[in-house]
This record gives sequence, C-alpha cells and structure tokens, in this order.
Amino acid sequence: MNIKFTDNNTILQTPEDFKISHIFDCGQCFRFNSEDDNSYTGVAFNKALKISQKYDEVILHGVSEKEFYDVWYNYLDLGTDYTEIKKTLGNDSIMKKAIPAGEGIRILNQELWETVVSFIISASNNIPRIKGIIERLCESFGEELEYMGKTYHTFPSPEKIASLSLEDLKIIRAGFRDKYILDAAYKFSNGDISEEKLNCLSTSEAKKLLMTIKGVGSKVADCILLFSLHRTDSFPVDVWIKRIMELCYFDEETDIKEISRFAENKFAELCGYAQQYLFFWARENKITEKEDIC
DNA sequence: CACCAGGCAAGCC
DNA sequence: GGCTTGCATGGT
Repeated sequence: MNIKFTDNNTILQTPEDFKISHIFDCGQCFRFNSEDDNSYTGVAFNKALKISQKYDEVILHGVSEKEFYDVWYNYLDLGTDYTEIKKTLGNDSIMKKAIPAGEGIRILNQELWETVVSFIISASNNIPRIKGIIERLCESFGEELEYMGKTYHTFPSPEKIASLSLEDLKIIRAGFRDKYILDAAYKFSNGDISEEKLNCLSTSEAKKLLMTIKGVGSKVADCILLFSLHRTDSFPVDVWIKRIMELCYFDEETDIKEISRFAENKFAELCGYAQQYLFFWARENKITEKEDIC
C-alpha cells in the first residue's frame, strides 16, 4: 500500500484487504452510512469522515496527513496484516469458505465509551434500529460538527449523558436500555471504568470489569473488547454466530459457553477475526440451516 | 396477529 | 449455581 497526501485528501493506493462496504456493514460500527457513489460518511473520535473506494484507491476526503496519522490510521486498523491472518485461519476448512465472503473486512479500533453505549443498545435489537437510536442520541446531546458543507454530530460524552435524567433520555427511544446507558455514563464519568484501567487488565479481567455495567453481559462485553480495545482473543457469540457454529462445527444445539470454549481453543488470538468472517458470511448468505451452506 | 431483532437483569428453584 | 421470563420499540 502506498499513501499519498494531496491538498485536500489522503489517498491509499492499492490497499490490501480493504473493502469499505464490508468494513462498515459488518455490524461492528453504527455511525457510518453508505451513499450511492460507493462512499461511506460517518463520525468517529469527534471527526467527520467521507471515505470512498474506486478501482484500487481509497480516498479519505478532506483528511490531512496529521489527521490521518492522529486518528484514521489506527481507527482503520491499517497496521494489521490481514493477509497473514487469513492464511492462518484458512487452514480450517470452514473458515476457508467464510473468508472470501468477508474479503476486505477490518476490525476497527473505535472509541471505548461510544462502543460501550452502542453495544448496550444492540441488545435484542436490529441494526437499522440500533443506528436510529444512536443517531438520535448524537443529534440530541452531541456537539455540532461542520464538514464539507453539512452538519454532523459528535458522540455525547459520558459527562453529558450523566447529567441527563431518565426522562431526558426517552426521546432517543432506546426502550428498556435507557437506564443501562445512564449507569454506564455514571461509571465512566466518575472514573470507575476507564480505558487506562482496562488496558492494564488481562482480557478476562477487563471483561469482568465491563460486566459491572448494567446492560453489559458476556456478549456485549466481548464486542467492546474486540471492536474498541482490539482484544482479538474475544469471540462474541450472538444468535448468528451461535447458529453458524452449531451448523458447521457441532451439528446439534450447543450452549454459548461451549461454543466460546471451542472457539478460544481453535482460533486463540485470532478469535475476533474468525468471528467477523463467520458473522459476515452467515448474514450475507442468510444461513439459517444446513442446506444454506454451499 | 405473532414473532423476532448482534441479550440482559431479576426472580425463581 | 443454572434456568426462565419480562423487557421497549419497530419491522415483517
């Protein structure tokens, strides 16, 4: 990959393992929306970004070299060699099928607080509605952000959310999850939980700390560990992953704990990558029974 | 109308 | 300890 900086844009030339539609539509991130010109626009780390892909170039619109290295290089996980990861995972015959479906997926490094709230909202919910609730949260309580002639909104800080009442939060229509969002805001704004604390802990200890937040159980904690803290030894098991793992590896109804154990043994440090390829494959092909696998 | 959506907490034994 | 049930809201 060659990186070029022009007057207005940052351009990635022939990036390997980089497909924006797969990166932003694989359910790890809820704030980027596709437009009809093969581009996605969204907000992360208090910056708006339009990113487009054509031929073998990826353009980050209006992004300077400084902003690129300050924010987007790490956010887009450009320091990770996915070719090597795919090669290792491809030794497994199921993964060999799943990987091509999710070609170009990257596991983003998203802001911790935003990821916590986003996956609290994800509980027993579907992706379009999750995005809607987060959008209303940002429009109602985030800061305005001007970018390429339009107004966007930052993700509201823990302190801002902590200052709200349960009644104030009703307008985002999060349902029973609103009280959990408040609990998370209290724990982040008073320092009970912080990125610094989590970074000092092992993955399983960090998971325990995250699960002290109401609304954060095993699955949500795994998503936070994977999609924000890049703990790739995490393997979030949701309904899709449960179903695809049962179909491919167990051939019978299997409880989530056993699936997790199995994945941790099989994929180890590459659990999170394996999970993303499997999730994308299962969802893209709507695999719900044995006959759907081809 | 029932059922489900990238689950979790609380209440039961 | 594990197992069951209720949960807000919106889409099919």
